[in-house]
Amino acid sequence: MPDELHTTVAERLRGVGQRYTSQRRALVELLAETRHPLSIPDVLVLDGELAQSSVYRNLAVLTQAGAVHRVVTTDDFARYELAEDLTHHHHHLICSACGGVEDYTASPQLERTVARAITEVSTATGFTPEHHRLDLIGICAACA
Amino acid sequence: MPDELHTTVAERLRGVGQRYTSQRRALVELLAETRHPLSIPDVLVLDGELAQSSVYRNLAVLTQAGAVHRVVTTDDFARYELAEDLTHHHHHLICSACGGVEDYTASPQLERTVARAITEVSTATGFTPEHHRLDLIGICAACA
DNA sequence: CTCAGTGCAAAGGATTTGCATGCCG
DNA sequence: CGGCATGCAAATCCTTTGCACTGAG
Repeated sequence: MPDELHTTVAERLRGVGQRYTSQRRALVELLAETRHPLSIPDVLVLDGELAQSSVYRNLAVLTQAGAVHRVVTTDDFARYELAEDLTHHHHHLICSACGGVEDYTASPQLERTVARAITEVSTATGFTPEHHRLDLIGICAACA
Repeated sequence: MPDELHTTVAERLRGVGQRYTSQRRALVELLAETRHPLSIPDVLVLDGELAQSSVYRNLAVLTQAGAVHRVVTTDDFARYELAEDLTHHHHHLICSACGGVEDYTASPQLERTVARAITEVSTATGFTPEHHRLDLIGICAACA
């Protein structure tokens, strides 16, 4: 599975004229190992070898290539996770106290209902949906 | 209705030891008149009398008092709207091209399903939900 | 050799804060 | 009168960028 992941990421990078360097590979592996989006400080702590500016730059490149997704929460740091089609469709539990993010998967029924609602809104407003986010904001177990 | 709005906001401000000044009233009226969240630049354009730092400060105060809600999108600007219990429960259409935000209201069925799902997640994970956001990210009619 | 990738340090830009002044209570 | 609110300007802090260096092809 990891092999396939790297192959796919490499393809997408090539698609935007970029190489799959060892640092980019390290970032992808870091994101694949964690089950929640990472901020740049998180990344720098987890891998002390990386230069901050390169992490910013490489995550931007990976985002542009469609391999990584940027998640905006409520605190000051942006977070990054692998693109959904490289992992699986999921949503976020965002802690309003610490800014941390955990993943969760919604029930198929909920997703079906959401999908139907999206179609309705789209036809009613002329808005073209690309994707949706169904996040819960609250207090995580650790902060409670 | 506007009267009641101001009364409620005044109460909440008092609740956190703050006054309902004319500038804060102006901000609330601005937010009440618009049907989508406003960024600080938006506010400064709409009311040229206001000082930037005061707008930041007063929106922070109003947020703390629970009268205003801060909306994070994908662009660089935070946006602000009246708290949901002062208006009505709704969700957002976020344009990934221009960063603009429009409101929309979900069907009661969708909200019911979401509410059920939230209860499930809550009991399963120990996460205490305060509220949820069901946003659609895509291209708005103007940018299409 | 060439050119993209990397690291360091400096620059950008939204947001916050210090301080002096004005005003409400 | 006392203390919060305001405005201006300076400071913060995440993020981006300039530039020289390194490394893969």
